[in-house]
Formats: sequence, structure tokens, C-alpha cells
Amino acid sequence: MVTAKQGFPERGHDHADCLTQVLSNAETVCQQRGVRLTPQRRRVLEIVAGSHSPLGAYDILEQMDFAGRRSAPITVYRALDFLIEQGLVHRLASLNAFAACMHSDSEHAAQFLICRDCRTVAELKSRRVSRTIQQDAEHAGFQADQQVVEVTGTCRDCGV
Amino acid sequence: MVTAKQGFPERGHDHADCLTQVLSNAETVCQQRGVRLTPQRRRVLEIVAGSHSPLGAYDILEQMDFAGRRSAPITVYRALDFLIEQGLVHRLASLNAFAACMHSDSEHAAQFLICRDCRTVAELKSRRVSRTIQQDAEHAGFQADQQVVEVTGTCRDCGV
DNA sequence: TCAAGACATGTTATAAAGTAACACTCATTG
DNA sequence: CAATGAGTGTTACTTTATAACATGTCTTGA
Repeated sequence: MVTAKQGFPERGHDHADCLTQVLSNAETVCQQRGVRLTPQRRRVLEIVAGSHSPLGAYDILEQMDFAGRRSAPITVYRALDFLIEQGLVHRLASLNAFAACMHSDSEHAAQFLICRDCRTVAELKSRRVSRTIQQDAEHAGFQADQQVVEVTGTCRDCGV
Repeated sequence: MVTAKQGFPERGHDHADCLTQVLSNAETVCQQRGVRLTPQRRRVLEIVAGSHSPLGAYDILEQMDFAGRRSAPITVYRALDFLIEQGLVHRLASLNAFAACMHSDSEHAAQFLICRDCRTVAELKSRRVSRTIQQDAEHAGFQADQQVVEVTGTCRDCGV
């Protein structure tokens, strides 16, 4: 994805474009891997990617309502499990919430910048940060294999 | 605290010592700050510090049982809120769990190493890591003011 | 073509984590 | 000693997440 590559997404950018790109990237990725992006999963991804701020599972659930029928929570969680496994969605532990991955490139450590004012989330994707953590952990006798980095603060637009 | 200053605590060290130190440090700190380490709060700290692996709020609750009576969850959460505020306990977002701070020194960024085998948790406390995050966030136009760093992997004792 | 198996979803119920609201106690302190 | 404020008790509830089992639906190879 292009729009959010460096730093925060531009306020007022055309988010419909992001959405389109995320979805088409997901199609490609799933096809390549021989896994199925079913309508349910696609729908959940669509909802998550449609928001710049992370959504709780039950927020997603609400938006899944169809013809007055609500699906069960497990439905959403199952779709999320799949999407997370495929790296298409990230889980934000400090918020109990989920955000679409706006980057088509492969594996990257999960690093997030969370604006406390506008609730927008961006990925940091700093190799320097992940390398430093890796090294310092190793130095402490620890073999790191999964990093959670979640930074709260204020983004450019909300800052003083 | 001495025992856990660098890297992981020695397996089989005398944890009763840690506990004593944590508690006496807490007394001192609270006195200095003019806040009250009430029996409830002290009890919760004691329980949390008595475990090397982080405890869920309801694990703590169980250990609070007294004469067959169980307190309400809110009791534990209130004590935890206080202890976290005073920096005596940390919250591990990725585990929904709590761990006592084994370091008497003042403010430090919350950075954790979580062994996936023995579930032991140690603090990393790397200035380098926090500085790097700070800088790279700033570079992305983001004013960082709270960092969550939680690293999962294997500790020296559990490693190959 | 159709049975077997694997994957995906539906349904119901429940577990686990966290909070709201209000009443009561108890130690200050002015 | 009344008033205040911090701490706790009690009850009920919300939010987040999972278990267990039934049902559906694709694929594939006999």
C-alpha cells in the first residue's frame, strides 16, 4: 500500500483508494498462498480496513448486521484469526482492537503509533527498532521471536 | 531490587528475598509519596510479587480468598490501579496480566521479555530501545509519550 | 458421480476480563 | 465534633473471547 507508507496517513486523503488496494492485495496474497478469502473474511477485512482507528471485535460485529440478523461473535473472531495469520490484520494488544495492515510487503514486526486524540493508528515498521530490541534481548540472554511495540502519543495533525 | 537487575532471574534463586525487598521498597516509596499502602494493596502486591510469571486479575482474586470468602473483582482492580500508578506493578497488555516491578529505581519504560516456555517475565529496561522508538516515532511525525514493548521468546534456561 | 475428508460456518452457551453505581467505614482536620 | 475525603464492600453489569458440537460446502480421487 502506498498511502500510509511513511508516518501518518494524510488527513483527508482518499481512503476509498486504500481500501481498494488492501482488498486487491489480499486477494492476490491469498491466491498465491492457496488459502481462501471467503466472503465472511473479506467482509471483515473490508470493515477493518475501512476505519483508520482500530476496531473492537464487537464494533466489527455490529457492522456485519445483515437484514436485521446479527452473527455470533465467534464468526468475527474466526475471520480475524485467519486474517491475522495471513498478516492482513494486526491485533493491538493494548487496545483489544484490530487494524488492517496497510502494507502489502511481507513480514514486518508489528509496531504501532496510536494517536490518543484522533485514535488513528499507523505502523512504524522500523528495522532499527526491531533490531535494537532483538539485540538487547539477546544480550540479556533471551531469544526474541515475537515483538509487540505499541506507542501512544499525538500525531502531527493533533500535536501542538 | 538486586536479583533480577540484569536479564532473567537465576533459576532457583531465593525468591523470598525478592519478595521481602519488593515489599519493603514499596513501604518506603509510599511513605515518601504520602500515599497509603493499605493491607489490601499490600496483599495484592505480595501475591503478584510472589510469582515470577504474570498473574491475571482473577488469579490474584483466588489467592485473596480469606476464611472461605472471596472478594469482588473490583477490589483487585482497585488495588492494581493504585500499584500501577505508583509504578510498583506493571500491566502486560499482550497477556492481560500483571507483574510486580522488581526494580526499585524510578521511572523506566515498560519493556518485557516473556518466556513462552516457563512463562517467566523479566524487564528489559533498555534506554537504547526506548530512545530508538522515541526517535523513529518522531521522525514519522509522532510525539511518543507512552511505550509498550512486550517481547515473547525463550529465556536462557529454556533455550536450546 | 458420489463418497470421503477437509475446511468453513452456524448455533448455543459460557468463560474471562473489566467497570459502574452507590452505600458504608474510618481516619483526618479544621 | 461535623465535614471531608480516601478506601472498601456489595451488587449488578458490560465487554471481550472461547468451547463444543452440528451443519454446510468445496475438492478430489475411486
